[in-house]
Amino acid sequence: MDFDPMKPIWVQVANRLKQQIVTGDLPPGSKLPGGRDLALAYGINPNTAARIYQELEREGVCTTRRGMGTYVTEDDERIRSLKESMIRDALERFLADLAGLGISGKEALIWLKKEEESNDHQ
Amino acid sequence: MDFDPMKPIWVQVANRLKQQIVTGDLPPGSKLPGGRDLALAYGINPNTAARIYQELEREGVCTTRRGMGTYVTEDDERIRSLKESMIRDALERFLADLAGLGISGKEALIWLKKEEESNDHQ
DNA sequence: CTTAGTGCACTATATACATAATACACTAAT
DNA sequence: ATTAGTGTATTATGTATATAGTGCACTAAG
Repeated sequence: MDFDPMKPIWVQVANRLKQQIVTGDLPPGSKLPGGRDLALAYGINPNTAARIYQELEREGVCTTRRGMGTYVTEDDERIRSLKESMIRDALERFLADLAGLGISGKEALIWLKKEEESNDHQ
Repeated sequence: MDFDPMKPIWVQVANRLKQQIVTGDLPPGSKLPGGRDLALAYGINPNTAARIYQELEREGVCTTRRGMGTYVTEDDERIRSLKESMIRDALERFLADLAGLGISGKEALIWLKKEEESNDHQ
């Protein structure tokens, strides 16, 4: 994973894990890698990895049991609402970016369709 | 302007100025505020303001003349291509966010409509 | 020449981030 | 009891960011 120097690593990895959770790639109740293993997997420091799990627990996405590890929550409703809010965030950020560039939502759809068409033609 | 604690202030203000340039709010050749004034306008430190203008000059968006100030480039083509790349960046970031959540642009529109409907029912 | 506005350079401080290294405590399995 | 795997805590170092304050040099205008 290549990191954006403009955002803390722990934020970026936490977002990646949340993505894997809401897509079902990391199912409810499944065990996450140990802190040291997560650090190895992402090429980061174990301290940073620990911070990531602390953040996921703070958000109610994971539960941590000392000596056992960190697990994805089994609360399906929580995961569903997390996915919804992540989609909403992406959408709002996109529209805010375009608004700052003086582009309306309607114009944004034109750009979006143009982009999808060019992808279809690949 | 409220700043995102996850990104450097100088990046955020530089982006805001670039937005104003590509929308014509800051026309080609126009004079930008002095470093100290920019700092006052955004509630930031003059050193940070200076760094912002250094970045804009590095990107070829502005030119700085010692003792006179910083001015928007008069190269219309440069401004046009900047706008295009900013739109493309916003679009690609949006689609990358959605891809990470396992959904296509088309599905995102469904979510958006669902969102709008639930807002209508409030 | 003097002045105001400006860019630029420098030192200093505080905070967050990320790293490194070490140690301790808990749990499950042997 | 021992072991491996785990979370947790601590101290330390280096870098980037942002702040604060000061001073100097250049430019245009009076």
